[in-house]
Amino acid sequence: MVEHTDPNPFKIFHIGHLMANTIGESLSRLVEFSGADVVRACYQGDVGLHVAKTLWAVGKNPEDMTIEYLGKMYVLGSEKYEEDESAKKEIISINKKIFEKSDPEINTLYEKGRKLSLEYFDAIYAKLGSRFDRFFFESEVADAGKAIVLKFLEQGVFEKSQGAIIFPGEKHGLHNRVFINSEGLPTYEAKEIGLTARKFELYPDMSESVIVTANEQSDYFKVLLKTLSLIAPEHASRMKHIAHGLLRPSSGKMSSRKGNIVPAETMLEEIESLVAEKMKERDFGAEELASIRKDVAVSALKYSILRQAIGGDIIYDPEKSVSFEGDSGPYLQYACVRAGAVVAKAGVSEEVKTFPETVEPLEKLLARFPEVVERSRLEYAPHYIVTYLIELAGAFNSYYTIHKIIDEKDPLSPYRVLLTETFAGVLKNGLWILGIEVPKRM
RNA sequence: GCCCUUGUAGUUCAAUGGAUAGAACUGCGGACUUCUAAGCCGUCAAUGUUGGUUCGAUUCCAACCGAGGGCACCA
Repeated sequence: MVEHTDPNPFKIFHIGHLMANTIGESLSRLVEFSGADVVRACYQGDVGLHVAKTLWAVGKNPEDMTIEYLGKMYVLGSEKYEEDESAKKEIISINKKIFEKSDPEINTLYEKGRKLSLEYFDAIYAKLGSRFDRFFFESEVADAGKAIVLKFLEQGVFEKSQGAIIFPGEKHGLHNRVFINSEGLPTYEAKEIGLTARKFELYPDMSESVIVTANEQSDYFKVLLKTLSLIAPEHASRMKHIAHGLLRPSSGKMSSRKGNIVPAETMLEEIESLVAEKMKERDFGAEELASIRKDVAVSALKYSILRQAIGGDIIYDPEKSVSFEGDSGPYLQYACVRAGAVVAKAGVSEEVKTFPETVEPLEKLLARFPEVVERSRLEYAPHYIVTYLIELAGAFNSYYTIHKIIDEKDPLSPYRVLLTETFAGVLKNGLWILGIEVPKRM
């Protein structure tokens, strides 16, 4: 099971979420490709202080609810929470009411915003080609998490401190963490405990639970895993945390002090328009054009994320990612489309009777695909596949330039067509693992 | 202060302790009457510093310097 955490209803799906989603989807496909069962899970923060902040601001500035509006209200609520004591108190009170579902007016606002957010996420997932088998919500695991913490408080795993219930990480060389705050509400930590219990209850045979989050949570997960190793070692030993860095737009226009606040849609639209600019010479119908534009834009973005080892920040340059020159998603798509066009033109494949005497780099590389996938899977490192595919596509492009594939006078032609077909198939499989679609033409 | 991550061509990234450190962009130089040139070929250019382990270190260890993140009621 691979779980992408992060997306929070009531917040904009920003480029930080895009990271977790792209990486999580690729890891899922990697495992799936090798024949294992995968449950894609998405853990959404539908309760918690960020929701209270948003609803507080919504209450102060009532307006027709849209995603943009909710995003703005979240920012406003967060600011007021920091700088205005009375607002902070109100927000904390709203937070409690959301948990308890005790205020009908807040319940109505809450349900409306939650529905809107989830629909908005669905639309983005569809565009990105991600799907989920199971959604977990903080609201469904909070109570269970709190109960478990209270149970193990009695057994001495947790401690009371300054009105809160904490895990004394400092005793284990880590740092202390609050699991139940002084309001009696479970924090992210306790909810994660509840989530873990829920996951293994639903999928008891799960051999591994992989959690993808931003690396700012690395230490937090160390504490969490330590905690779990004390209260549920049989679960803790099957959990793996994978931390990614930030996606930082490098161009002036998209840069932002807090890089991860840029909405993913804004970024995708920007990339699509760059793609459109590149494609204005091409002659496609409006519908096909829109589809290609989307595939190429998503590919440019996903490639940029997956090309490097997971963990480090990604300096994202939209211009470069759609440059279509080497080391880009579109470069791979283009190679695949060209190979596909040649195979289509060749028509029904002829029996191969003549084989070349020398082995070309393209053939050697093709044979390595399974071992590259295997290594990627074992290390949860999609970038090995990216590196391999770039090399492979480069080898094909060279081959394509040197040899005429379809040539009735050449007895090697059937072999070359077959080789081209094999290449296109391998490349397409590799791109599938990365979550990149290949258009029919481009 | 403590902890974690990180430092490779001008730039953005690779490199399961092993052969000449591999790409791409940029620069410079080519080929093109041919299946999609969004392509191809050539070329310049790099392991932060100082030690250590090893037959052998970009990789492991230590220190230093630089960058990013975390360290109590956010997620």
